[in-house]
Amino acid sequence: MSETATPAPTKVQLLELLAAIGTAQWREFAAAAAQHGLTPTQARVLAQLEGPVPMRGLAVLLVCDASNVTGIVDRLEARDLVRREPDPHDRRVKNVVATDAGRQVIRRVREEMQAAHGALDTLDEAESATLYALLARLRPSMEKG
Amino acid sequence: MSETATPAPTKVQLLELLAAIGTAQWREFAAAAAQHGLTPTQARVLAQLEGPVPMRGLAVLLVCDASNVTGIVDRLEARDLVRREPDPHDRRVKNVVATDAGRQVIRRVREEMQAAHGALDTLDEAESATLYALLARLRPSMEKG
DNA sequence: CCCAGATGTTTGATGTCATCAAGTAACTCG
DNA sequence: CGAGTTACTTGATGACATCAAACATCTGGG
Repeated sequence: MSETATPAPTKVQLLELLAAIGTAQWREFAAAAAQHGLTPTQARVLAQLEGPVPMRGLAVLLVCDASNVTGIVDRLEARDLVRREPDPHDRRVKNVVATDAGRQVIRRVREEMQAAHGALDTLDEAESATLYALLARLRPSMEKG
Repeated sequence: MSETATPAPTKVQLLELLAAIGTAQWREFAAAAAQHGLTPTQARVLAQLEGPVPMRGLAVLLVCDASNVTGIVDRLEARDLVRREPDPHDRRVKNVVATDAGRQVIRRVREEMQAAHGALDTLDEAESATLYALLARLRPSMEKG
């Protein structure tokens, strides 16, 4: 098995490569968001809004304090990208819903992200499957121990 | 080739998996940094300081405005993790150098990062090499188009 | 039923990071 | 030498992030 062109990388090398790709991807995302006048955080919130999500739920998804979400949603709401609706079952909670404009904006951001990643097209089906399988094994362990 | 357990993933699935791993890794890094009273940005700066680096160089590495670096280094310097030294060849530039304390802190942060990634140990050498090779093909294309 | 405790949201104080515009000092080159 | 560039800092402003505290609402045991 040692006739492969690439020798076994060290753990550190793998981690650094993952980190490099991660930050590059994050910057792409930030740039795509910025083109539509969104901060990365705002774009992230919009991306979570398939359906109504309570403020508290957003805090969980973003892994941040609930009081933080108030301001983020305030700014999105001021631009009509998002709406706060009362929850029918619990008068304490306010559900955040993307407006049509909000859905449109986040759709464009996603498109630009994918367009920027032509590199993925250089992987054939087998390679994609292999990469996905290996990465999938890394994912769950990244959770809190 | 269809007898593999994992069917070929879509581009979007791959991107999302990469994003998930990326954010998880970032959170690990932030948590490790926080345990030593560092913000992620501060830890990132320390991690870059193998040798002396001019303020401007840090701005390039962090992909941010130079004026931003002033404050970040100020805070690190206030805690004696970093020192500003005059450059011998250009009196305009100030080189940032990690102090012993700074080197020690960032070393511990790195250790905690790796400790958290036992998942990588479940990959054998061939799998590591394959993963590394595939990821390496993704990296360069993530640059600015 | 009713009150004690838990939960959801907001406000206010504070700190870090990000930008831009402007200013000062020092280098470089014609 | 003088004009233009470069390195760093300062100041203004805005977005995130935390924590503490207030408030309304839900929930469960007595």
